Amino acid sequence: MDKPGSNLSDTLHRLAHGYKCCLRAEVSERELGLPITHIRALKGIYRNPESTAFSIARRMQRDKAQITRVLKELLNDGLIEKRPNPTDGRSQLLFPTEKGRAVMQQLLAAEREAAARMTRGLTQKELQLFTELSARMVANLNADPECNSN
Amino acid sequence: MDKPGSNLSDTLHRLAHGYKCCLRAEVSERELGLPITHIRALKGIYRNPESTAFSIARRMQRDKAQITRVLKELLNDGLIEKRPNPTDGRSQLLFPTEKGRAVMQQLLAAEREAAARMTRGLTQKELQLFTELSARMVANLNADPECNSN
DNA sequence: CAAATTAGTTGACAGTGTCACCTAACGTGG
DNA sequence: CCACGTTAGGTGACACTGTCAACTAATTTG
Repeated sequence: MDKPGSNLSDTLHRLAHGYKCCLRAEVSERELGLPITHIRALKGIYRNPESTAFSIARRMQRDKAQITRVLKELLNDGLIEKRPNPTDGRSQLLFPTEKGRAVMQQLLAAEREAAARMTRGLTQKELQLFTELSARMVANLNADPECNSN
Repeated sequence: MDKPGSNLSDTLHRLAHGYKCCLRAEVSERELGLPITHIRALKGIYRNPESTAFSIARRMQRDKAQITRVLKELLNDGLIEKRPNPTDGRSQLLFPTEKGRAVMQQLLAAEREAAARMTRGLTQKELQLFTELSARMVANLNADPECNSN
């Protein structure tokens, strides 16, 4: 059936898809009902209070159109709030709400569980190596003008 | 700005997204105009002549509804053809056309280029290690009943 | 042989992502 | 100070990716 490791392209597609499905299952189990992009945006705000839409989009390497929509929904769900940016009238500073912080704790647990399932049997050293190699590749992609999506 | 390697979840999302964008750019540059899912399906048929829709869906770990649609478009584009399956009246055997094989060569070149951009500066050993670790994680995800999407 | 299962297909809809365009605020240079 | 260029946020439109449900016809099972 499968040929695991047959090449990098297939492997990456499978890994990403598999992880996303697993993460979604964990999120669903906790009845959190947030799509992945929402989770990532909320996490960015949680980790970086006073983010702006622009900074979130840049950090996530996503189009601002998409981010604007996601932020709107997080706002409507009461997970984040906006306050005027005193240094720039065009933008607003984003903060997690109490509710948002509580949800975030559960999302972090879901992420940990999904990662644990994915990495079962790997040593800490192997994991660190994988993460480091991944980061180098991400840096390559970010530095390459023809690949840079943003 | 970024915190590369801050955790596995973010890293994977970034890596997958970055690679996909890079691959799409390579495909676009060659004016092949095929979405990623179509590319993967065509490649599966190219590598495994006499595939059926079911076997493609299983190999790609995708829903048969999606595969049916993609196959239909590849058919319409003249990249694949269907022939009756002599051993099962419900299914058809899939083959690449001449055109499909020619396109596939260009797609393979695009994949190679994208992978080269992503892995610049990594040694062959590092690359092999990454692929091996990835495959082990894919196997974990596939084996886990709560993560298994198919 | 009837019932259960399976291969392929279609409908409906949600999530992800891109490009174009707009308004208002900010930054720059004369 | 002001005109002009740039930027932050937002919206429209549409393509791609993916899931679940339901259906028909063929195959398998007991």
